[in-house]
Amino acid sequence: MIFYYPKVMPALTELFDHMSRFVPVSAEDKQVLTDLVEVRSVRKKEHLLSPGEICHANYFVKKGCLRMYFIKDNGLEHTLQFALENWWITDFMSLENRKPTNMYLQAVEPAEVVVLTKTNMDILSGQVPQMERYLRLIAERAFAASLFRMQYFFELSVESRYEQFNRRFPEFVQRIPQYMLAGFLGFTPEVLSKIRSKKRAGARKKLG
Amino acid sequence: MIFYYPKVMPALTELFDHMSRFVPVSAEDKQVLTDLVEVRSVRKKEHLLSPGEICHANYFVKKGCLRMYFIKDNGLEHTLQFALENWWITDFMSLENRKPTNMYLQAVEPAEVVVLTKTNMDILSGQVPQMERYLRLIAERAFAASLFRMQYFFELSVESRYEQFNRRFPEFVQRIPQYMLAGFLGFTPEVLSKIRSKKRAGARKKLG
DNA sequence: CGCGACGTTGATTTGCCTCAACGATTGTGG
DNA sequence: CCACAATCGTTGAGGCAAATCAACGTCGCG
Repeated sequence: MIFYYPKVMPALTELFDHMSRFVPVSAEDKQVLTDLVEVRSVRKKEHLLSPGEICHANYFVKKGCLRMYFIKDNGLEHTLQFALENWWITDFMSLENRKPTNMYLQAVEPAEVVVLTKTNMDILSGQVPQMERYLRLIAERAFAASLFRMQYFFELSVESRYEQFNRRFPEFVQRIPQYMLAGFLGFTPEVLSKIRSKKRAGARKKLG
Repeated sequence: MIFYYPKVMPALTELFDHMSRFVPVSAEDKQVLTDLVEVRSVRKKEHLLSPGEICHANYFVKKGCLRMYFIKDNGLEHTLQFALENWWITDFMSLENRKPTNMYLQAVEPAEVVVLTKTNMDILSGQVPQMERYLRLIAERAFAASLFRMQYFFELSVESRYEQFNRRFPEFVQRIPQYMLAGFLGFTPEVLSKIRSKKRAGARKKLG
């Protein structure tokens, strides 16, 4: 005997739960959505998108962690966004204008994602107004977060940027490699290493 | 005889034109919208929002220029966003969570804005699905632009950041004071001054 | 006219990057 | 299970881009 999950009922509970935090979601809405998305697993370090390609979908992270990054001339990576559980991630610039991206979209950890293609989103747009609203609110949040991050860059030194981030997202700092965090916060891995060693020295002194 | 524009038909042509670039807009949509927004003029340097206040509206710039900025400990201003004609501007963080902002929202030039309060947006949300869609697309664009800007900060030196910006938005550079541009691009007014003087010297050499 | 806001220029300082060499840890194939 | 490589993290020396500080033009406006 073979067990399988029929296409009409993949595990979208995380997505529905998340939506419910922002908008009411009816049973019919769920059905329409279910028919228009696909769940997919991504291996660690696997790329969902690479420079030169056109981004066709928006991804909702059910489990694991994705990131969007690019590579500078000097070889250093800079992560523009991370997406942990319950975050959406995509390159809107490429998605909306159907232009080639210059970004990588990669799984930092083994991940499960809900894939919503642009085509299907356009269909949903007419059929499920609450989805539209949900995505508007999500986009506005993401924008606000991005400006907030910008503010951090303007007003904080490299060291306090790390401290703030570490304070706000301690679990996060545990989950990702240091060189990714360094790139995300806008500096080199060496600097992060030195900051951490300084902190450790300070901590030892206190214990002394 | 007295001429006046009745409340039901303020000059929203710019807004409707802009919306039409993204979504179809019916006559009824326009009517509903007209009843739920207000047009307002803002004097140069006037503030629509100051730190400590809660942001209640999203602003569409018909004419002129607004900016959102904050002040660092050292007294330097950093502009997080500018909004020229046909841009929306607000502090979503404050607007959505009804929390006090730490930003200033100010007119750089005398401006005319369309004011859409959160309350009225919530009403529109149910009545005009196309407005919802429009604002989603706008928010996604703004987010994409913000990430793009972030990328510039990561990969370009101060000088090439200015060059790129000057190349892409020459009119813009004319319209705003240098110290605002410097803050926006993430450095001090002195540095900008030096870059410009270097450029002038180069230009003179070419002319001979 | 005189004041204040804005821009310029030069001297000095510093935070962070670069480069280089060396540990530690992880993962993989024999 | 071990050996070995690759990846990731650490540490130190030296350099540079941009910030800071200070003083002086210049323009617009009451």
